[in-house]
Amino acid sequence: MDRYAPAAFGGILTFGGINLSRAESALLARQLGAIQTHRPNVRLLSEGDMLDRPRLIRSGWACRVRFLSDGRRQILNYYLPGDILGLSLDPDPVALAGYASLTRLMTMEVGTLRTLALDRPDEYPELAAACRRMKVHEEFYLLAQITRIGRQKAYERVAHLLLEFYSRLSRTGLAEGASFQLPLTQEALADGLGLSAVHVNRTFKLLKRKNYVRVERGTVTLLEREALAEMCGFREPEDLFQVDTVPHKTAVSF
Amino acid sequence: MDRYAPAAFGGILTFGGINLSRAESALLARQLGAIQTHRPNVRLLSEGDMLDRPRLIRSGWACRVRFLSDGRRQILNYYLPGDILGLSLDPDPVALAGYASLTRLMTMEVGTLRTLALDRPDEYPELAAACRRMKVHEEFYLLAQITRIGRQKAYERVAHLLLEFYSRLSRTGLAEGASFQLPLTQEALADGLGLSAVHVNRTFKLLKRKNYVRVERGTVTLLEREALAEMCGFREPEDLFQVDTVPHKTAVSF
DNA sequence: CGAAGGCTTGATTCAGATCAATTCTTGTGG
DNA sequence: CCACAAGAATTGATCTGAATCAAGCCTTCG
Repeated sequence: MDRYAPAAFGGILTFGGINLSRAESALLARQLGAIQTHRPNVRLLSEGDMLDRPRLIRSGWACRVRFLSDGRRQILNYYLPGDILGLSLDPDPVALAGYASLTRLMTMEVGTLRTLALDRPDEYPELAAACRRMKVHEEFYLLAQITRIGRQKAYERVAHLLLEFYSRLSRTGLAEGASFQLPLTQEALADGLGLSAVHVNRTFKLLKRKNYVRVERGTVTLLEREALAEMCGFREPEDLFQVDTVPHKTAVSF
Repeated sequence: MDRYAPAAFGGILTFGGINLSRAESALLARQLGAIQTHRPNVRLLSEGDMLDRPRLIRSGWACRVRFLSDGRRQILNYYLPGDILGLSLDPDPVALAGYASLTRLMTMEVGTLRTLALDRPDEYPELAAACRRMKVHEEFYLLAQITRIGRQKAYERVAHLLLEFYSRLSRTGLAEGASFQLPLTQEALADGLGLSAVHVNRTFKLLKRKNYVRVERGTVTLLEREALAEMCGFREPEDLFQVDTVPHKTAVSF
């Protein structure tokens, strides 16, 4: 059941929610690699591995993760359908953390695309730009992750992460209205949020009671998206690139 | 009093602890830009700003930071002497968070170096490699930051961050034996560690009592570096690149 | 149908936050 | 060189958000 979108719509290639033109998609279509499936909760790459074979996620969710010696687990970031596992524009790239599947996963090898983006960016400008943009987004989400777990309350963290998921899935066409499929266990959320699974559960209960969200069978509905975003200070990465329209948000003191 | 090292030793350029050859340093030496000083706790760049003018830190410490609407502050990463503020290899780079000084700061404009690294990497291979390496280190430290604040105890967090500072300063020649100058307030540490300033203070007291560290006048001495690293799971980024020597550390379960 | 994994809930504990003084430093101006 | 003011560091007392422990209850799915 690959309910989570294909990353190519009618011949248009999409990476991390960024569409290539039909023309460039056509050029690249025959460069796509083999498809693999992976079961949930398996290690895909280990710290220190070479990242020369990035894989595009066609369905399912994955993450980067680090373990402490006593078994504590920290999820560093999540990868959703359309994201690329192990994308690096470095000529000699190394995994800075482990990569693991969180659900059943279907991936496609895109090592060739990586090579093209690196060696002939001029021939594939959109591909190269999409790769760079994906890296920027990845860093943006890392920074969001730090702010969430460093300075936000449990209910803010959960709200913020749900908004991030919604935003990212929307870009890939995987949200329906205000709803999306969330295939993660509460434990997988907890390990990303720096909380215990029990407390994630209670926090969901709180958000439901306050009518911020509805959750039924793995489907999350954000009922008050504006209010939710306001409450937890959520911002889209796109906001950063439209500096001309919005006047500069004069930030808090010093 | 710029007690914190110059980033150039006898004509050798050093970026983030990575030395260029004498030859390439000589080629680049005349491309260095103007020097500026900045007072402590001022905003250097805001979210969304163009990053076309990176600045090398010659002395002092800085950080990237994000504020919540009620004034809570999260420090995302720290920049030490020899680091570059706003380094990006993207053609059209944007600040993903604010940049601020934490101490008095002396910086040097290195926009020209950025341009050379981008446009003529073949002529300046070491410069280009150093820039890439710095970006990798930066991401490595972001991941460490996430693990610290997401899943470690206060005393582990503090120990881990001190080890990181020691490691980074050592590479630039700014550590003396087991000691280094730590010019940050406990509040600046707290905002990076996701703790309150009071608790940082108490945690220092604990680490002192256990004879892990000594602190006097802004000088930190790591008394039991091995034990400390073991206790908090600290690892050097270099470990990742020497996969051949060390057999693969089979990590915790799945 | 049964087993296993995930979810939910209650009871209890605890790490770290918050509040409130007091000292200690450090930089400044006279 | 000294006095002081402002900012840091330190300490105590108290509170609280989230962890932990421990059942029970749902869903899946073979």
